[in-house]
Amino acid sequence: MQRTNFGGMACSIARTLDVIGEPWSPLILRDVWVGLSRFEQLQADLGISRKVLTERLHHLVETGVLERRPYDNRPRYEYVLTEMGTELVDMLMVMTAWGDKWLAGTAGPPVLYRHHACGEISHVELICSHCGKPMHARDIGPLPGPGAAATA
Amino acid sequence: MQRTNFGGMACSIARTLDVIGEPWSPLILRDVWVGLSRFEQLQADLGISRKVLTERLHHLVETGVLERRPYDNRPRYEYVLTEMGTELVDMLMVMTAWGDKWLAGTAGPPVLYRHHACGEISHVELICSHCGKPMHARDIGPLPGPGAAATA
DNA sequence: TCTCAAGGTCTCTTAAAGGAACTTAGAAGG
DNA sequence: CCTTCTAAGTTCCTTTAAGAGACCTTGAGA
Repeated sequence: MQRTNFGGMACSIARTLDVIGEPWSPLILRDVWVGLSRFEQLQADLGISRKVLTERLHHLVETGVLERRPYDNRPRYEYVLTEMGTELVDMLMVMTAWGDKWLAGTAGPPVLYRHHACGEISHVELICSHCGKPMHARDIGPLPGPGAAATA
Repeated sequence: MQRTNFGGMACSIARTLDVIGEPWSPLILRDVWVGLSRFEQLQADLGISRKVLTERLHHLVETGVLERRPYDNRPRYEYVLTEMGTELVDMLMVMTAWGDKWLAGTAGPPVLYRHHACGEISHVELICSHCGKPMHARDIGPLPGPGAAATA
């Protein structure tokens, strides 16, 4: 399987996919987010091939989503979210909300989230950064931006 | 390449990936969202293999994200977003905001979005559905939900 | 009847994922 | 000082999905 590289496209969605679009990457991000930070933990939790896990972790470190750091005098490392990676979790939260709504069935969501600020179980909503009103697919229109011609 | 199926995991992120996690699927969703709705248009715009495009469109129709409908007496079809698919665009909006912030470089974002409600160019922000305050990775904690044991 | 175009299908090649065995570095025990 | 143990990979082989491009099918219109 050859796979087309999305990173060169003049599209932030394609570029983001170039970072976390590969199979397993979002689930690795999720695991690191909830506190599974070591190779063996990730491998055991996900059931992912060790080879692929190695490749994904390298890629996520290279792109700046994760940081690899030693936690012992022995050659032992753990992976932690960078600021860039922490903000990428926003995407996971939206995926969670969508999956909870459309794919959970009668059993209901497998995981709930409590918002520390209000103490309630809730989910994420999208608003406009400018006016604060809801912002969804039908509420916006695209127009060319400054980086429109970029190809690298 | 065998690929592990994520749909059976008790995780809404994994289940969502089962729907749009395959390579190209988010870009197909983006194109349909911005008005490219026909097979030839999608193929030409993305440069995707016709075989893979066929597979992805079938999968997106089967899972309920897209609807395939005739637009002519001849055997011609277009793909349109269902309500489920329209809500999935929320994920693309977050990916766009993240890519604009972290990957656009000095050239700036390739595409800007105007919010119809306020007329301003803006991006999406995440808030709590309950209290309306910002909600991000560090602001929430997971706990088991009703569907926690589901395996199908 | 011939041509044209949309929307696919078919076939072949290449490369990525799965799986499992093997390697390496350092600490700790005997 | 030699062996054992464990985390963190690496290597090798098989299977299967993506890429590329040729080919096919249906109905409309000249």
